[in-house]
Amino acid sequence: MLDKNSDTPRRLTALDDLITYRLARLQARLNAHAVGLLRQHSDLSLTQWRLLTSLRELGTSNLAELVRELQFDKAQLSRGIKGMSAAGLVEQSADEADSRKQVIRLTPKGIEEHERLTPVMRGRQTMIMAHLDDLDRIRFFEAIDAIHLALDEAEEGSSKP
Amino acid sequence: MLDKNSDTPRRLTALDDLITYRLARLQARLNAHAVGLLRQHSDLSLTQWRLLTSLRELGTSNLAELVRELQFDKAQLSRGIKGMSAAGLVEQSADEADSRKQVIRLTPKGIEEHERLTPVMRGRQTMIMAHLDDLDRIRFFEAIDAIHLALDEAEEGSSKP
DNA sequence: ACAATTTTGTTGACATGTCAACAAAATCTG
DNA sequence: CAGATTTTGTTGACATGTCAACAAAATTGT
Repeated sequence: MLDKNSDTPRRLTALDDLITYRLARLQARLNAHAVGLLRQHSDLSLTQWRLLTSLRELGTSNLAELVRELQFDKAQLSRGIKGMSAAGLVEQSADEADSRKQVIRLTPKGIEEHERLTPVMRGRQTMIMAHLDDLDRIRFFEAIDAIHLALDEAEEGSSKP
Repeated sequence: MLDKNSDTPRRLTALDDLITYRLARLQARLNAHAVGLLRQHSDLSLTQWRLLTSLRELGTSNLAELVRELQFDKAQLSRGIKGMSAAGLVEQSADEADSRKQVIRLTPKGIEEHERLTPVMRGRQTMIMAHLDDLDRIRFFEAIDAIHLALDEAEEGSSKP
């Protein structure tokens, strides 16, 4: 989303949209950084990396559960899994009990891939977070939660009275 | 990017990608909220709203300057301006001194649009930020800056040694 | 038991974000 | 001043995110 160079971001005083704007820029950079790392070490998209991680934790899952878990769009996850399936990282099989569902699980190759990438991604996370001390980190996440709350209220106010 | 419903986001313990992931979710919601508000009150995209705001501040500008100002992709801004031009919100004219440049300025209609939307958008911003007290807010922005710094260092480390 | 509703997953369409190629003009450099 | 480089802006291609329609299966309510 953003342009890398630029010595001076300059003013931007009246952006009546500041948090969203600031977060958009930060998020775009974090994203680009993660995607770059992933591309450098694998063929996974960021979404696929997250699916890999979630599947590693869950052991076995299905799309709907992954949607709930990651809170991503189901179309996006469906396509993400499709790609991983084609790459042999996951296998999809029918659920005996409920034939709408599919059982998704990592293949050994998928597990290996996850183990290979984990140190890289964890290192990145650590590197970034090292710039905040423990208290800052906690407060940062609290602030994120607070903004989520604000949005919850805003949506409640407009949609369901 | 995300799905609205969902009572329980649940675990997500091992996401070796936590900040990026958390910010992605927050950002998607903030974005959707802003876009919704804008759609409800105008025909502007979020990018166009930001262009409108920047142009209001700058008075007169050109694409390259807007790119520097907002740090957005120039393709995106080029298309954003094109749309606003078609809608009669800005006018583009040739720069006398440098004929690569174009002079971009708001039309009276553009100014009016900005004034009409400002209270709405500012209200939204205020509403969200009301959930953080002054100190939290300051620390939140500081944390954002700190993470930007971390990324600066990371990029420096990899690209230009 | 069966009609209405909900859940699951796929798909197509479209909006947005990103990257690279490009043309035209300006600027830099020997 | 001529050739190389940089700046400005547009465009096409492609990745990603979002929304809505849909079919098939399960669940609910009477």
